[in-house]
Amino acid sequence: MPQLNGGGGDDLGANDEMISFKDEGEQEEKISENVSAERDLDDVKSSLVNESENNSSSSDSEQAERRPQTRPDSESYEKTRDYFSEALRRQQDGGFFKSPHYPGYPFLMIPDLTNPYLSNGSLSPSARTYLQMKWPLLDVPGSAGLKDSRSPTPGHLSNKVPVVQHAHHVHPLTPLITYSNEHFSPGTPPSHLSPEILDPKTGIPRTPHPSELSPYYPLSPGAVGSIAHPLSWLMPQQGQHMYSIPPGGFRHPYPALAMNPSMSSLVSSRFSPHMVTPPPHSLHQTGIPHPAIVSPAIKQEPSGDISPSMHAKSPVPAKKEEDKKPHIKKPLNAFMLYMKEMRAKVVAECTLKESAAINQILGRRWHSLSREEQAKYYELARKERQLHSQLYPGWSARDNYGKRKKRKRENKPDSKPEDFSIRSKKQCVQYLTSEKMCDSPASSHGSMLDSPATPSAALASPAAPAATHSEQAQPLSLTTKPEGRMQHHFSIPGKASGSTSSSSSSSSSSTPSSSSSQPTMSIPVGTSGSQSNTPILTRPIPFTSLHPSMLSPPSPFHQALHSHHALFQSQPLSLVTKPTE
DNA sequence: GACCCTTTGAAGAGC
DNA sequence: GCTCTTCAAAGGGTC
Repeated sequence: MPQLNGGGGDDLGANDEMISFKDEGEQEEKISENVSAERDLDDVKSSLVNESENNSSSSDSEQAERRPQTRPDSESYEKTRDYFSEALRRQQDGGFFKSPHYPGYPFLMIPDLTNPYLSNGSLSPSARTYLQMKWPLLDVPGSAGLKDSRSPTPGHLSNKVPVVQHAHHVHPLTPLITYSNEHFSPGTPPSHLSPEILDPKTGIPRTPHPSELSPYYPLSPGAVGSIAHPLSWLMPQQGQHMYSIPPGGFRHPYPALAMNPSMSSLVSSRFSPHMVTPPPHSLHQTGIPHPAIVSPAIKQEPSGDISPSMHAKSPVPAKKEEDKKPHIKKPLNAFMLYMKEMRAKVVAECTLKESAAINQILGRRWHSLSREEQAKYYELARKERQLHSQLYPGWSARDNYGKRKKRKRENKPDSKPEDFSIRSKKQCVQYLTSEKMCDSPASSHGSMLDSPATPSAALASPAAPAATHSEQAQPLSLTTKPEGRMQHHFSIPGKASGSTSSSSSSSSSSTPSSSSSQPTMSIPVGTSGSQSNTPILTRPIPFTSLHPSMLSPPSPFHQALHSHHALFQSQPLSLVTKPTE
């Protein structure tokens, strides 16, 4: 696993060294396993047909193929069929996007960001992928042969997510671009985001034609002048900024970042002025408006009734000055990044609109992600934090405390934990009921096929934050203990979080070092989370029995599984006691 | 219009 | 070191 921070040596994140648990041999092995597994899955699916008739269209596309006459929703049928065929084609292609089991993630394969250059100086495929991830509108040309010429989509969308409607027309990758979507506004885009920013032939940056400019990232010309081109790190030889830099006009505040390609790219994307033309007070000290900076006028403050313009006009009291301070948002964690990206997809696949329900689905999908997939988000999040801390050295998460007052907070002290737990459960069930329409690949009792293979945060993210929370406390982690010892894990959040936390920490520390027995994964059944206070039931699952395709969320089959799981999830947790042999 | 809900993860405070 | 709290996103729902 490449070290994206290029050995920067920062200790902002834990050691993110990913422990590869799946080598190539295993991959091939799993392919063969998949054949037999699919037979079993067919059985499961057929049983699911009856169980999940009420499910969303996407969840039973497989059924639709079998019984198309039962699917009045022909559009959905076509959609899922295309989705399926596309996935099949990709699998057969074995091309650049081979590895992602879930087509929505091709852009997340970032194997070699620290060295984005090929030996000939051109951009490596992985780097291009990363660029496409970070700048979806940017068609990094590179060598033509490596470009996915099959893609029928305009170059700006490399992830061929079928029928994805991004909420508010926000690209799902915006978390990687900006902290605050609301800052987007149509306008003159920065030239550096032009799809043809590099000359396809020479690789030399050129001034884009106005017609090529993306309307995505507005930036005032004045601001542009002081910004290094986000791809400047791609052209070290040229060493030129895309834009003329007035003498002393641009001082990279963090030379280390400039030296680090990946970091530089982050600076140039999410933390750069691409998309924001914020009020003056939101400007970073470098003059670079940070997307994480939210104007009080935008990020409503209780007393934030003063518009930025008013701030500029009239003197304000000291307290107002305090309020005027830009609200620097917390860097997004891995799950938040994932959520931002996948939300639109879930919304498109489901008919759900309530974020609470969607988030539940996303939460399960998150758990169902393979470790590699999660690790990418952890890595991104780690870099986000790293960059954030470097951009705002003095910033503390505490600074945002109390920014918004919650009614909930007032009630919390009064409510007993038990009451809260019950309340959460009810609400959870409520959402889970709606979730039946489009569920995640979470587990069901019985076969491991329907279990959410959840790599632990500690494993998926080495950085990962040692076990501190419910998640870490839950035995999601890959363990190498003998299966016999891992029959059931009952974790009762709240109290249990402590004990489990300690146990998880120990397990996480010893996790990779596997003992003799077959690795198993403890799978949470039910919801987790410290806030939900919902008991977690877990059971071990032979890790080698888990095929990535089982973990990848939205294939038609998985959706069927999701449906199955939804049915299961709606049942009382007490039902989840079936031991795994 | 502010807050709730829901998710996971990160960070800080308190013990 | 552990536990608890808060916030990050998102948008429909609630008050």
